[in-house]
Amino acid sequence: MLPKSYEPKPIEEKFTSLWQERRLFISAVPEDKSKKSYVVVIPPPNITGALHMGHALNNTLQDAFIRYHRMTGREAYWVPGTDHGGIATQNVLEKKIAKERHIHRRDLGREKFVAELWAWYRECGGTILNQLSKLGCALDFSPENVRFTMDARRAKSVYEEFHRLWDKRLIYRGERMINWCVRCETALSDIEVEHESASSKLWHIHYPLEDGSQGLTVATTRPETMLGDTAVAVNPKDERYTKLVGKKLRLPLTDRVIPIIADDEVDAAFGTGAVKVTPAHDPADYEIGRRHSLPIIPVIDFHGKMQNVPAKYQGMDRNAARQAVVADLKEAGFLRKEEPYTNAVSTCYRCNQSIEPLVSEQWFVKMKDLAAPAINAAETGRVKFHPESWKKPYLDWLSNIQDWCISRQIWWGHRIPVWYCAKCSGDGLIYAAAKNGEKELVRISFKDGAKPVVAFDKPAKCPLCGGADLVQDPDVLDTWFSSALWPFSVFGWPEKTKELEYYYPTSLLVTGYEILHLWVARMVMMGIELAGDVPFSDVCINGIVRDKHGKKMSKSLGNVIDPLDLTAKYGTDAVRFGLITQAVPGRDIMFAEESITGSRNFCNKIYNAARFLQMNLPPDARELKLPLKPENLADRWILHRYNTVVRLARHAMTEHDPAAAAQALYHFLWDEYCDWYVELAKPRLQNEAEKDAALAVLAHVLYGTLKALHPFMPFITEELASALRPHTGSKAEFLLQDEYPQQDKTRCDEDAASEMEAVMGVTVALRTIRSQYSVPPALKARAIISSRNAGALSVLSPRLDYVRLLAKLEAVETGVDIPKPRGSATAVSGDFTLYMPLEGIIDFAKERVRLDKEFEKLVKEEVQCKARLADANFRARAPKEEVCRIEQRLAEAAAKMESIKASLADIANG
RNA sequence: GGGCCGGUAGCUUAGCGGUAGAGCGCCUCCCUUACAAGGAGGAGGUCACAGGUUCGAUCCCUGUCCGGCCCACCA
Repeated sequence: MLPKSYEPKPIEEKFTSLWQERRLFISAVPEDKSKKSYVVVIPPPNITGALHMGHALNNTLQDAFIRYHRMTGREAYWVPGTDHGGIATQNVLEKKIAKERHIHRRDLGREKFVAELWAWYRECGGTILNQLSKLGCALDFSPENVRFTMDARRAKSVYEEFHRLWDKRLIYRGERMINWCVRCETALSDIEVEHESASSKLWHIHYPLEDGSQGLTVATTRPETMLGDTAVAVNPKDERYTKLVGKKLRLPLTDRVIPIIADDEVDAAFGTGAVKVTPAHDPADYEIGRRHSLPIIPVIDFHGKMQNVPAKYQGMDRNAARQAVVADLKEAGFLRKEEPYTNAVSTCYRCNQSIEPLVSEQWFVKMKDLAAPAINAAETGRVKFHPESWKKPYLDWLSNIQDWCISRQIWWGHRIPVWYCAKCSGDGLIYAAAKNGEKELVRISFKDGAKPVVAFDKPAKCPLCGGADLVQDPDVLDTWFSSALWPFSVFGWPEKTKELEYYYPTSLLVTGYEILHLWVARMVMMGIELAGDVPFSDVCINGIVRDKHGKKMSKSLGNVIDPLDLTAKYGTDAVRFGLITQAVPGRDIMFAEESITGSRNFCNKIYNAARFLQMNLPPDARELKLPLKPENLADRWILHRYNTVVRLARHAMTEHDPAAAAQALYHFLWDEYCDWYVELAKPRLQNEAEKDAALAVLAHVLYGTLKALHPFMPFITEELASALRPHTGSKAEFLLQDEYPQQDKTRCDEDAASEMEAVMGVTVALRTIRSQYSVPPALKARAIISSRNAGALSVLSPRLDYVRLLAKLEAVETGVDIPKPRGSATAVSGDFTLYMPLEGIIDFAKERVRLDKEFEKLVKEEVQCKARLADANFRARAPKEEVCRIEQRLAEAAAKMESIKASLADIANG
């Protein structure tokens, strides 16, 4: 005997290993290319730690699509892999060694630190794959199939990417204003910077003229950068200052003299209308500086310390310098005003520390030419977004794209494949003393003569002088630079592999909107540029899993939920199903643990439906005599409903809406199959003559529903299907090898649907009476069904057994216009008036209230219908069917009112 | 400063042009031999607000108010 409730653990363990053992998820390039591929390349999780709820959602969705398309006969391939994660991962190890060993990465030196990162990768990468496997992901985890963005194969792809873009002059080295994270000690691209509003102050500082007279006042949020000011700018149309333009100011706290210039970008209405210009530390000022050929004086260095400033401030942290500068200005009488102000603070997306805009020489990708075809791809629908509303943010960003800073001054990542000859590059190679005493190449300056040689391996000799002393660029590439090729580097690009040819472009990308620009847009650009086609035809954007209050889950808030804790508690299928049903395309999920209990209960419901069936199936696994022979209305009805919902599920999946598919199947299985069909089948199972026919339908529909649910809840469906399979004629060993159910139009039967509707309506009405008068099932009640519609009665009459069974009645009679029996309760449903004799139980006062209430509703209905029908405009302009429908509603309401009135009169007469 | 997405029952939400659906919670009854993680029934909603289009609007359009997010060099 099976246990009464579903026990997920052993079943999940059984199948996770069995599926891998039997290599169920392996995908191969078929000989016969007419079989269409369906490929999803995993957004490779960063090897920064354990997977979170967002991963659980994202991967469950991908798994659902993959399993679904396998079952529809496609060569479905889900490509697994992990991402080295660049700065994020380096930071994790930095924190780890700081905490455990109180050391900094520089104490270890580059080589050892990177070696530790590789060890970390082996550990963490393995954990992630294990977690994906536990989630039931249909991924082939054999080592040769699992990719890593930094493995040898991908390193070649990344080199090729750099090399080709360099040859096309799409990669260049330049000195520009970049975003510098002082904590991570690296440059970042513009989209790796987050903007938070913070309450700060606006300081008004007076700058006197050169001769000490008058001058003007500037307003700034960054007083410490005044030490690097090289001008003050005003709007040329600003009459307050026209006379001053061209004059010189004495910069307080320094001995420098700076000009007053006019620039259109200055907003006369803001602050004092005069802007201090610090070309070295503000992007806008940098542009003004370029326009006016102003000198650039960097006063903040790469560590956030003051430099090139009066001795007093030299070496001070920039934040301390702010305090000092403000205090000194105040003391010297230059501080005119200090007002509260809310401004945007830029922070690093990886460490949250504030970032400094600095001028620095870096590697860039020229983006305009790459963006154009990617814009076109979305506009022409070669790449489609689901939901479509994400197309606009994608296009907006690409249309205003800036060049992409791809060099990072960190140690973990693809080393920039550029080499320099020590002799030819001379002062362009900048060294520093490393902790271990050796000198370390830290920076490259093209300005000072560095001569690049692009190569994957160290060139044997310098192409210019033949010298053998070549050193590699110390920087690594932005992690997103390698991610951008992921959809084709996974197939071995640039090699023309069989996989690349067959599987590229891929079918679908499932990802979150937070990396729409960082990743999605860049993949499209690189796909078109390098692989010759868009990387995927559809992009499914899933939402963020937030906590139940709508807050983002984060370690600092302490509201993170570990998906594996949940799966251990409720079962993996319950977690998956709960996430999927809530994953309305593009919407965030307010995740509450209670929502998983509903799915857990559903698992139990499925389990018990199968358990019931197993109890009734013959113990020997002989095949039932299929094909189906639907013998009665219930059979016809459930097959009709099954074939309807299956079509709906398929449609929802093609529309990239697994939530709709899952919800429809949930309601079908629970509300129709279990609540009605199983109940109707019970007596037939006691009857040898009818048993097999009923079992055939029960098994067929349940097995089909398990197949339909398999993409969402792989474990329980696999387990239950294996017990049912011998009775279904399926030759598959696993559901993944079976066919996703398809609508069989010959089983659709609208007549059966409407007949069952009548049965259900009458049943519910009678159950309501029972419930109202608390008539227990033990009390065998009778019902009389009356109607003036003889046709309707003749349709219902053969189904009285159903009504008797479902409403738990002793007897049911029908007749045309039967008068209300004495002491009976009344209900109306469709064309029928129902009486239940309840002599001694019935409370006439209560009955009157009940019927009055029902009558009220009908009056409202009648008024509404009459009003609409009386409206000439409605009759003239609404479609005929609509008018007809309202007329029918009115007629039905009127008939019901009449019988209720009769019952009320009967009660009044005692 | 632009833009996007929401505001539907106590909570979380589906629907998106023809009588408002679900899950959880709540109330009543029932341990009926698949399931109490269950069954039956019930209460609970002027679908944010104001206009407009339409025979008809929760659904389409416009505006307003509230959330949330993204983008942007106003110091």
